[in-house]
This record gives sequence, C-alpha cells and structure tokens, in this order.
Amino acid sequence: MVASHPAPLSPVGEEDSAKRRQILDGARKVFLDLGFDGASMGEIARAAGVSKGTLYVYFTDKSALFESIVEQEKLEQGKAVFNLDPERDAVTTLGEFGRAYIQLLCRPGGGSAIRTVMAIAERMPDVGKRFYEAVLAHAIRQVATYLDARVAAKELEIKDTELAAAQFMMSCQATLFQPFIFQAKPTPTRAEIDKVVDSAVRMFLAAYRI
Amino acid sequence: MVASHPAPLSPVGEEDSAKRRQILDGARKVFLDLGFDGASMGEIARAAGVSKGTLYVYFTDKSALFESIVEQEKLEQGKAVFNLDPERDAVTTLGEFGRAYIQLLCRPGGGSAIRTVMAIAERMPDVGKRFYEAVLAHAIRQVATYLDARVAAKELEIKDTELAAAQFMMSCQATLFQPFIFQAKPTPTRAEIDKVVDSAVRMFLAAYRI
Amino acid sequence: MVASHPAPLSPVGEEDSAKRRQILDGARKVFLDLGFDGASMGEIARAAGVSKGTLYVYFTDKSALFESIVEQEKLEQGKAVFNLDPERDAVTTLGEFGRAYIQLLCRPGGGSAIRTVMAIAERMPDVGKRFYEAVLAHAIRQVATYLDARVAAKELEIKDTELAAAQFMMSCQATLFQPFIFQAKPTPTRAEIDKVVDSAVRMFLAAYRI
Amino acid sequence: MVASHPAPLSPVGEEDSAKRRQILDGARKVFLDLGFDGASMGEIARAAGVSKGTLYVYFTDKSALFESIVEQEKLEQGKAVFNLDPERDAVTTLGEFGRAYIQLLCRPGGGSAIRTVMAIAERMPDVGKRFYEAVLAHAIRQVATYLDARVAAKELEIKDTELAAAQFMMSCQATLFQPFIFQAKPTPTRAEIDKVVDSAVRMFLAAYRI
DNA sequence: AATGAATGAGCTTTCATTCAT
DNA sequence: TATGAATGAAAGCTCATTCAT
Repeated sequence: MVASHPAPLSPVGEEDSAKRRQILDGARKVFLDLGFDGASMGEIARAAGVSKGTLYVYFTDKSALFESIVEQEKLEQGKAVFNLDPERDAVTTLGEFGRAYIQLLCRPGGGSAIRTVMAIAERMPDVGKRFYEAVLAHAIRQVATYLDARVAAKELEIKDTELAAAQFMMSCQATLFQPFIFQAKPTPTRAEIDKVVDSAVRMFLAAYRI
Repeated sequence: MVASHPAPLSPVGEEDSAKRRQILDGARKVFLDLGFDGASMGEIARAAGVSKGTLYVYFTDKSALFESIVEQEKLEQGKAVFNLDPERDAVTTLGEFGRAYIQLLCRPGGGSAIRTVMAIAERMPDVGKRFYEAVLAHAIRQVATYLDARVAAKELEIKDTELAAAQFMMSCQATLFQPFIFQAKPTPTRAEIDKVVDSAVRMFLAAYRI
Repeated sequence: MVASHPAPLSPVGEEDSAKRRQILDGARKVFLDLGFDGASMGEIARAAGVSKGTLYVYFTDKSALFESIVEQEKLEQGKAVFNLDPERDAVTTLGEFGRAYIQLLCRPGGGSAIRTVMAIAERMPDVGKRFYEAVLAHAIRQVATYLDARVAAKELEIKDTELAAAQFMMSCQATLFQPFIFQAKPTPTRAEIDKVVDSAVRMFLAAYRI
Repeated sequence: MVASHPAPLSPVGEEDSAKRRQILDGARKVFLDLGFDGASMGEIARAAGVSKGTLYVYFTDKSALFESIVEQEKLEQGKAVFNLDPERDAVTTLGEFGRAYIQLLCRPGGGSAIRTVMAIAERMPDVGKRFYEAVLAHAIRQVATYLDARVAAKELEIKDTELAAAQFMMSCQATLFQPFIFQAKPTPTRAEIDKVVDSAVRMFLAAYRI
C-alpha cells in the first residue's frame, strides 16, 4: 500500500495510456478493414478487448476515434523516411525511393489507410485533406526538394520540380497501386515492383536528365 | 393465387423495364454520393420515385442493387470511347486522350464511381476486381493497343506497351487526381489539366519517341 | 381486387389513423405514469402493442410523441365545458363549477397530465407554457367572464375578476389537490370535495357579494 | 484487509461528515435543477467535487441520495419559520406570512424542490407523502394554529381552521404559483406578490373576521 | 476513505427487409 | 406489379454501479 499509487492517472489525462493504445490498435484494424460506416463500435470494442463503454471513456464518439486512427496513420506514414540524400545520383536514389514508396502504398495485410480515408473524404473533407497533405503531398515535397538539388547539381533539367516529382511517383504506381486497391491483383511482389520502378526511373531520366 | 405466379422470373419480361431503369437511376445518384453504407434503401426509393417494397421486386437486396449500379457504371465508363486512331501521331492523340481521361476521373459534383467502388473493394473484392478490369484495365489496354500501332509505325520504341500505357495514364494524374479524391483541392480546371497532361506527354515522348 | 384499396393511405398522412391512436393511447398511459424521462420507447411500444420501429413511423422522436400526448391532453382538458351560464346565480354556479373543476384536477387512476407537464416544464418551457395557457389560464378566463357577468348583474362587486376567479379556483383546491398530487392522500371523495368547495364558495361570496 | 473494515458502519463516526455534506450540497443543486431522472451521478459527483465512487461510499444508490436530498429540503423548508405570533392581528400577520410563503414557493433560479418532488411522487409515493406532510401540511398546521388563537381572541370566527388555513394559502398563490411552475410567466415580482396577497387577505378577512 | 477505471445493461434511433393487400 | 405499413435486429451512446488500488 506504500507506493501502490504510482501511475493511476486519469485515462484521458495521459495522452497515451496503455488502454488508449489498446483501443487504438483494435480500432485501427476494424476501421481499416471495414471502413468508417462498416465498422461498429461493438466490433471495435471486441477487437480491442474492452467494453463498449470504455471506448467512450477515451474517445468522445465514433468520429473522434476514427480521426485519431487517421491521425496516427498520418503521423506514421508521414514520417516514413526516404533516403533522399541530395548528393546522391538520381538513378540510384529515385530507384530506391520508388521501391520504398510503392511498398508503403501497397502494404500487405488488407486494411489500407489510403483507401479508408479516400472513401470517407467526401463526408469528412477535413480528414481527407489533412491526410493528403501530411502523407502524399509531404512525400511529393520531399522528392521535389531532392530534384531541386539535382537540378542545381546540373544532373537534371526541370522547370516544375513538384509536378515532376508527382509524375515520377505516379509512374511508379503504374499497374501496381490501382489493381492493389481495387483488389484486382494481390500485393505486388518484389520483382514486379522492381520492374515497374526501374521502368519509371528510365522514363523519367530519359525525359529530364541533361 | 391460381395462375398469378407463373414462375419466379425476373419481374418483367424485358431485362430492363422502365421501372428497373428508374430504380437504377435513383440508386446511382444515392450510392455514388453517399457510398454503399451511407446510402439507405429509403433514400434510394425516394430518389427513384418508387416505394421501398418495389426495390425488392427488382433486386434481391441492397448488395444486389449496388452491384447492378456498379455493373452499369462499368459498362458506361468502359465504353467511354477515346479517339485513339492508330494512324494519328502520338503528341496529338495522347494529349487529347489524357485530357479526356482526367476529365473522366475528376468529374465535378461529388459522386465518383471510382471512389465508391474503391471504398468497398475490401469487403466486396469481386465488385472491385470486375470494375477495375472493365474500366481501368480496359482503358490501359486501349492505350496499349494504340501504342502498339505507333511502335509498328516506328514513331515509338516501347518494350512493354501495357506498362507504358499505364505509366502515361498515371503521369497524367500527377497533382490532380489524388488531391481531388482526397478533397484536398477543388476539381481541376481546364488550364491545370492542360498543363499537367502536356507535361506528361512531353515526358512520355522524350522517353519513348524514336 | 376491385375496391380492395379503399383506405390504405399513408400512416402519417391521416392525422388520426387507428395505429396512431393506438400509439397515443399506449404512450399516454406510460408517459403520465412515469414522466418523460421515466418512460422508455420500448415500454411505450409494448403498451401500445406495436414494435419500437413503428413508433418512429408515426412520430419523429420521443419528444414529438410526448408533445402530441400533451397536446391531446391539452385539447381534451381545455374543452372541458363548465356550465357557466352568466344568468345563473353565483352560489349554484360556482359550487357546480368548483366540484367539476376539482374532479378534473384530481382524476383517479394515477397518471396526471398536470404533474407530468409540470415536471418537464423547466426543460420544455414551451410545452409547459402552452399547456398552462390552454388548460389552466383558459379555465380562469372562463370563470372571470362569468364573474364579469355577475358583476354587471350587480350580484357581485369585484375589481379584478381574473384574480378573483383564480382565487376562487385555488381555494377550491385547498387540502385536496396538493395531497393528491404528492400522493399524500388518495383521490378525494365526493363528500370531501363538496365540503371544500362549499366552503370556498361561502368564503368567496362573503367577500365579493354585494 | 485485516482490521481495516471495522464494521459496515456509516462511513464516518458522525452522521454528517464534511464529505457527506459536500455531496449533499452538490447533489441538491443537480437534482433540483434537472429532476431525478435528468440528474446523472457523474454530474452530481462533479458538482460535489468528489469522485463517482465516493458517492457510493456515502449513499447506497441514486435513490438513496435523492431521498436524502428531499429529506434535507423537507427539514429546511419545514423549519422555515414564519412570524405567526398568536398575539398579532390577522391583517398584518397573514399579509406578512402570505408574502413570505409565496416567496418560498416561487423562488427564482429554477431548482424547485416542490416541482422535483411532485414530479417523482407517482413513482416514489412515500417520498412525496413525507415531503407533503413535513412541508406543506406542516405550514398549514402552523397557520391553522395561529387561526385557532385568533378565533380564541375573538378576532375571527372559523369552524375548520385547517381548511381555512389551506384556503388562505391557496388564495395567495392565485395567478402566481401555477404560471411560475409551468414556466408560463417569470418569477413574480414583489409588487405582484403584494397585490395578490393583499387581495387574498382582504377576501379571507371579509369572510372570517367577526 | 476515496478514487477513477471499467463495465454492461439499457436507452433512443435507424434501416434492411417482409408481407398483406 | 406495386405499395406502404410494420418489423426487429443492430447501431451509437449514456449511465448507474462495481472494484482494485
């Protein structure tokens, strides 16, 4: 009874109590698998191993829980670091980046955050916008910055590096991302990714290398 | 009750009675605006101008109705004809095509079939797959066929025309489609589309023109 | 099949379908017995002999159903006609009226609308106010009008007949209404009512008769 | 767990520990403002500045807490002393009393114990009955006792002083208490109270003064 | 004694579906 | 065929209550 009260702070007080984590983990799976409407609070409670009531101790309502999930995915995917060392040459760097990027987008195991957010964007525009900015636009800006450096290094000649970055990133998705998200093909293999990314790098450099 | 139930045939002789059309038209709008879960049979009935009961005369349940809508969109968008005359040169043809394609993807006014199908693909993989095949893969094949012709005509040199087609089509979406579908930016203007598609055409031809 | 569709109009269309009546009857009992918060839609459905869903076909929500009950009670109690013939003398008329009035206020069988509305008036001020106006204030005005006539007939001398009317009506309630509503005594008997009302009439006339 | 539970006595030695008081004070406000059903144990805990768990240390359940509040109000309002000095003349005494009584009944600021108890009386008849006895009937008895004295002093002539007391007290409420409790009019002003009470006194004395 | 985390029953409400007509 | 009345299962959410500390 001495030091028995070391941590029992209020659940909401701590930004990241164990229970909160537990709920987020359960909710993540359910939301990403079933979408916002398809997921029920009951199922989330079951997945998280807590009672329905407990959900509402930590999150005001279903939307708040969902937005926390998106926020978390946003942070996690947004901080995916790519090796975009401005000194390195474009062939290697873009190739490496492309492979990492596609693997991020086409993560195996169902439940894609991108799909889930896209699906709800019409009804929760802010959620969609913030996710896009933090993840997709953020990645584009990183690549654009790298391209700026290579332009300065006289390896490339590009007017609009942000557009070019986006072009490259979209090219890398060719035949991979859409079939994946539409469930038309399984998660792309390493070999498929290599082939497509290599081709994208070739096309990109054929167009922009000095 | 005597001979009034000739057989559990489709409600009317023709596969596409006026009522059926009416229902599909109403349902289309509601499903594309609100998604599968967001749409309610009541709202669909109202939009279609029929009673809720009638919905079940023509479609066994909500899923069947939804799949019919997707089927219809599939057929309609699948037959969106692009002028891919194999005789025409690549600059003009790809430019025109690219603009038309982006306008198809980024149609103003909410209700996007692509988003709606994408959203449900995890829970209805067949629906997603069939839609992808009939619309997106089909468009890729059309472009690939055109590219085959231009390769044969010695204008282009491409190993894998299907991959190249997809690359081009994805490049055209750069900075346009994703922000649009995530509600991060408004429907792209004509000028924006022109700029992006022109750049995609330039990049593509710089890489693949002989 | 000829004249088989004579009446199946929309439930809400008819202001007073049988089902609607059935629901109101069930809801009346439950609301008046348990109050707004104490009554549950499930119990109301059971009392009305319909499913919970049906409740919402006829009434938008619990409040709307409650307000309909209050409205109904208002109309019913508001149109309780008292014989306030301006020609009749005050002793008889006020005595008769007083007895009828107390019997209205202290109706046997539990479930008092007055109590129920009073209880919710703080949270639904409009409901409270409208009920008061239509039932209590309306009765006061009727009596005041009668008193005006008796003043004109030189039987009484009263400055403020509305206040006098209210005084008389409150006097009639002495030792009857409050114990009744607080459940401190059972419904008053005829004899008790007679005694109290007679006394109120005597007091009133001793004060106001010319 | 050894000797830490001396016995299931009341939480503390004194019947009215500071904590208990604190809870009662918080609960009073919430119950009187929102009624029994409208008040939640959470809100009560917040208002009292204790945890929800503590509520259950001092009171077995919500009903017990509520009944304690009513008990407390009963005691407090029951001991509201009115200057009913049997030596003083009726005009002054009844006038003073009437004003004080109406001010007690029509206290500004929502939270009326009378309304709250009345509201629940059907479901908690004992609570209602005890409150009526201790507050309303008690006040009537006080006035009746005063009237007895004035009858003995030959100022008044009254057969049933308890009935007369109640008559007077109800007359004082005319046009004031009911509109107030139904939220049909705001808290009566001092001037309004004066006017009504003066009139009630006049009527009463016109009828009962020798 | 006091807490606050956790629960689960129960609430209001919605909605896909059925069925008599 | 077409209807709309009716349903009941299940949703999101609240809250009185319990319990380990």
